[in-house]
Amino acid sequence: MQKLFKALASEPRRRILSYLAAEPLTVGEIADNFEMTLPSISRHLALLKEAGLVREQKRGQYVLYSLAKERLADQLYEFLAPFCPDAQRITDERGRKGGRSKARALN
Amino acid sequence: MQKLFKALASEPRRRILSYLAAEPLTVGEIADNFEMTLPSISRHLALLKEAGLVREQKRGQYVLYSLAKERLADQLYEFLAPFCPDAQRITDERGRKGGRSKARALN
DNA sequence: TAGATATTTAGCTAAATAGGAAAATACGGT
DNA sequence: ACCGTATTTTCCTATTTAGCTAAATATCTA
Repeated sequence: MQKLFKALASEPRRRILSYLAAEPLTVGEIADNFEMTLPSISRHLALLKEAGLVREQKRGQYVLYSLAKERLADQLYEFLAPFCPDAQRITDERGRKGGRSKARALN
Repeated sequence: MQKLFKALASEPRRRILSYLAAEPLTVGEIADNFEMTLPSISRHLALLKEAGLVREQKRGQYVLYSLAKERLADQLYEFLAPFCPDAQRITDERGRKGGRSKARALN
């Protein structure tokens, strides 16, 4: 949970996630939305990837980043579960088939 | 969302929340669970309160802190909603009556 | 009111984080 | 192989954060 919340505790990083929610983007395309140097964006992306919130896909000289929606939802759910035992599972695929069922320990 | 995730991006603070999930506790009682000075715990609690995750109740010379479960669940849900439009509402009171229905803006 | 206990606030230091600039790496095209 | 573009890594600096000690505040009890 540490990496997750650390990653989310940053306005620029949350903004990056919201951009990626719409469509996968290259580092440069993401950076165009910010008044911040590209290296900084690159480092934010590395953190988001560490937290499992985005995926990276090499496309020639470009790197395409995409949002890992299920990982975001799953991790938040797993954090919340011990506090709210009756909480509904957070997911955007209702009635999902290949559902991960193993509950990880709170941390 | 900034205060929320900042508050959650700390292992001691998440631990405090888990203690409070069981029962309301005074600052001193919470501190007993940590190898950390009481003033430090006090400041962690102030941050959690700022984020709306705990409530404070003066009880004589003691201060009783309690977990604001709905605020935790609601805020996480509101953050997640734009990413997962079909997400189930997170709550621990199924079929709640006095449900807050106003959706706040993503931030 | 004085003294004891509970909690918060102040002041300080060490460590972590964010961001820029410059250098390094990776890949594609010529 | 060389050049141009995309991205990452390194290095450095400024700011923030965590935690400690000591002092201040608040409340209870005698």
